[in-house]
Amino acid sequence: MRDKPKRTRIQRKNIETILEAALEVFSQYGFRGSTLDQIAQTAGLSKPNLLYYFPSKEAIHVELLSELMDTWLDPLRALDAGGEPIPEILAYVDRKLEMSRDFPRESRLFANEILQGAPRIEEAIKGELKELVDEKAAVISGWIDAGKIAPVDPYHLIFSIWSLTQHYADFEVQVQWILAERSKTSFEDAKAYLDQLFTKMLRT
Amino acid sequence: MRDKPKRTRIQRKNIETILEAALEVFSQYGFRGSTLDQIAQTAGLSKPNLLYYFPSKEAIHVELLSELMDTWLDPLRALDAGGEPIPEILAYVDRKLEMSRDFPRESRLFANEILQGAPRIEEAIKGELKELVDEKAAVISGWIDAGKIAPVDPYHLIFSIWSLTQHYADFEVQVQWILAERSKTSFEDAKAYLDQLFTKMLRT
DNA sequence: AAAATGTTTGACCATCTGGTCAAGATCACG
DNA sequence: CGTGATCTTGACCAGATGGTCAAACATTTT
Repeated sequence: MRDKPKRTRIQRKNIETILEAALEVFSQYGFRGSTLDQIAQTAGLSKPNLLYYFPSKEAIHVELLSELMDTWLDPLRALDAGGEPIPEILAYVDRKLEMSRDFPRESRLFANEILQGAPRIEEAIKGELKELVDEKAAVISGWIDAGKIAPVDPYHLIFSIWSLTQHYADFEVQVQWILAERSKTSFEDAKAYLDQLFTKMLRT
Repeated sequence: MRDKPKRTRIQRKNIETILEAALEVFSQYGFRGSTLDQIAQTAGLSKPNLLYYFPSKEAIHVELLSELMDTWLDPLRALDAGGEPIPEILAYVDRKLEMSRDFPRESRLFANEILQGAPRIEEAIKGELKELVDEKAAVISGWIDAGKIAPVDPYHLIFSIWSLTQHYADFEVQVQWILAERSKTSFEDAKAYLDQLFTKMLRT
């Protein structure tokens, strides 16, 4: 795909600046809700300058999403078929929850895209993502057959991990507003709650 | 608030048609991603005609959201402090999951709004919603203190129910694409999985 | 059946938005 | 330093979009 980008110092810097600004804006307002002017201003560049580095608004968005897709799947990739089942799954939950805390904009960008029907990443979901999920679901099934964890639907187990962890990034304002009087430990509380939940779910 | 709407037959019919069309469009493309022309076309009316019934695009959106807010909270309102704790909570989970199945557009509209920082329903969340959650969290705490269910953080319990059930509406395409070969029973499977999850979580 | 009230729409407008372009500014390098 | 390549931008454009309005059309009331 990438045939020797051979980018100059300025290109590297500006492309990075643009993608950072675009992430900020797209994750907050969605694709159609964001304007090139907003992104340009956030990046500290002029609009025509953005379009010198990217052919279109959509190209910026696609670039962001495809970069994201990779790192987004890393926590699941790291699920080790050779490890101890319950600690492996709990570690996966923790990694996902940390991503929600450390990269909430990426989570929202992804959520926005799926909500709109995922027009721009349909292929990646049906391909790469599905393959990985199928593979890891098989690992979990293996653990179940070996009697190492309680029998649960492995696909819904994975969905539930996604949903629970991403909720804390995607619905952050709601969580914060409801837990208003609680001091800033909400992520620690969430971690404890999720560990408890999945431990009980998986113990035989 | 509503001081005798005194609407004509035509008004009632058209307002309903507009809101239905707006729900269809807004839930799919978000607020900024939707146009009055789209809504008008979906409703089978002309654009100026929409604006005869609503003063602006935003007014349509706000009306939808405030109508939604009410029915959205009904399942939680029905949680009965006098009932048997575990069946009560499982019934709540089931009601929420049924809403995801039967009203996915409403769920997506809500998700879209929260993702954007909930600018138009901040008050309702900090007021009505928070009050209800505080009340029901207290009910759950009472059950815990009485030793009827396992000790869990009641707020995170409620968040987890929201997140898990709404996931099946908001991320429907993703779920469907990954469970592609499975026949259409995904909601039944989800129900069984969630019942299992919360039963194990709450049993003492 | 008029009059009054309520409904619909074609034409129009100002603004916003993604994108273009030519000319100027800056940089890399022999 | 000079020259070709790279980078930047003000001015501009076409189409989309939210919204207005006066005039036509329909319905209800008297």
